[in-house]
Amino acid sequence: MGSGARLARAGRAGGARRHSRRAAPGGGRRGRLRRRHLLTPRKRHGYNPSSNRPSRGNARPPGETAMQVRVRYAPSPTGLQHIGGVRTALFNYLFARSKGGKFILRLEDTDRSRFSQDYVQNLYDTFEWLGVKWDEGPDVGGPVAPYIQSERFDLYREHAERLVSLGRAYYCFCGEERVAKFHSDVQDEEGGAEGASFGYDRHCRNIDPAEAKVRAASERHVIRLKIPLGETTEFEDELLGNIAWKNEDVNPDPVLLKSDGFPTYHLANVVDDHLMGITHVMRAQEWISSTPLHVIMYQAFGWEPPAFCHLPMVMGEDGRKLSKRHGATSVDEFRKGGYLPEALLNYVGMLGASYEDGRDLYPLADLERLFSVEHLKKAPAVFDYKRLEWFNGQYIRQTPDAELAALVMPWLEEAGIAKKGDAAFEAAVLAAMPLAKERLHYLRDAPSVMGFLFAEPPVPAPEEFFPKKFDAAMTRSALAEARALLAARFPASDEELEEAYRARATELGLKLGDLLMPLRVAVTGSRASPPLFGSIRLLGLDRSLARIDRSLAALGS
RNA sequence: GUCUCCUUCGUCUAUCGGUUAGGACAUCGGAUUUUCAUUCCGACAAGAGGGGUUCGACUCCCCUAGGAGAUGCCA
Repeated sequence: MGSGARLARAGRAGGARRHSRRAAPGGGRRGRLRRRHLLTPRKRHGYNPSSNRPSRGNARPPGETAMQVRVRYAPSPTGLQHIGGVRTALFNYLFARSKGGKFILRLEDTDRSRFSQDYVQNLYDTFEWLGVKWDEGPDVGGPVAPYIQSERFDLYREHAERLVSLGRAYYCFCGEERVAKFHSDVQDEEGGAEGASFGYDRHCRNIDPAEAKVRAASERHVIRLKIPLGETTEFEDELLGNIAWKNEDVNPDPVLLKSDGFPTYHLANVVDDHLMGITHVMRAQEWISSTPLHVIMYQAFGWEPPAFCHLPMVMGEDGRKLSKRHGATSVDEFRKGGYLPEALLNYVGMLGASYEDGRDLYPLADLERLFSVEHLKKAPAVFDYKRLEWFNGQYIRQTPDAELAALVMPWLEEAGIAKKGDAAFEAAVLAAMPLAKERLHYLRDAPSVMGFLFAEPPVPAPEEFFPKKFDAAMTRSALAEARALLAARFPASDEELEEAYRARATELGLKLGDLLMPLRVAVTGSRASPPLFGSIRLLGLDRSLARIDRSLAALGS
């Protein structure tokens, strides 16, 4: 198969190693060494892809090398983009970038009952926000367009029929009601599933093909894949090694073409991956059990399957597949929660993967360079919100003040603090950035951290002003002292002011904090605030004094 | 139930048969400090269990246990 050095192997480290390719089964997390052996060519079916590739689906635009990696993210617009999807997309993207290949977006909108255009929009918005771009896709086009499955409708029936005429698939006339009863037992997990049957019973498999064809012309039907019985299907997973399934254990004769004429994921996925010249299929491990089924389809079509790489899943804290009940999982929620896309990308990029020992912060560009299947883990990873929060803080602190000020503006506007397009206000926010920056864990913290600089905070309850062991009267006189000192010394440096207060405190037999806490609460409206003198400087002496007087009054006489 | 995959600190991870098993987050303690935060320092904390192979096993093999996923005319 000389020319069989094909797409699927593109970007691998070459065929230099040709010893045992077989991954050792079972245990050991030391997959690295083993995986190296996977770089050897795999068994092929002596099939030359280019001869079989339809003209519309030539994945190799002229001028590009035959070995180019082509991977895709193929979401179904039936929900908001979530962490799991982003992870899959990101890893595909990184793989493509690291190999100088193409990253493709394909919309798998074959589930008409759950489809919504809003979700398509959400998909675009999400990845635009994240800054992850595809080389080919519905919006940017490409050599194997269209990239929306509903626009490739005819292709799927064509291919399903082809499988029928090949004797590898068949018409099925069983109603959904009949089939449903085979699944009912799966629901009661624990219970008496003794001898329960699962999946379809292959009822229509042996209808005479000629008769079936006639019936199909008038009767509502689906097309099912005829799983060859008595065989074993195996494939080499780039990450997991050799995986073998007895055909009896694969989903019995799954539906390929639904009764509404749309393909199921299985059909559309295989047909499009082939036609679009996809070389590597990287997807979450939840897909692994349908991979043998896909391999059987490739074989039935006489096509060379792509390389498969099943990524470790992302779990919630309870160790189960990440879902809504674990908290925020849609990217929208993270966006609205004040996360930076860079932080999310960095964090998600490290779930189930590692790059350089001892490093945590990786800008996207570095990930693009460093990504490698060899550094992927096999075990699932738990999504840790606390760790993400840390990443977010890191990226916030790395963001230049001007940029951060702009990012924070929508939150200030929403809190009613900022007026849109007010240049003076924007300048003030920028000026406050050095003080606020290291106090922001999320962008949404901006109003609570710096709001007092712009809007008059309510006067706190008297106790809020009290230094330790102080009562109202003591606090009031301390605040009066602080006010007098401020009025007298104000346009001084922070150091000078602090020295002045320290000296005065000593004179009064107080601690520095006893003088400054009431002042802080009066000026900022809170016991926790950015540095006091800096805040006063931003606020201006007059406004500060006014707040102090207000507080003095509230503390009584 | 069946099949498949997985198994290092609470969490994310490093370890390519020989290490005091390293780092990060979290937690706790300390330092800096006008509060909070940041930052810095320190502490706590791991090879699921049992058998092999080997001079030597977290690393290789087997078994057990545990976890997860799949078992749809959803993807």
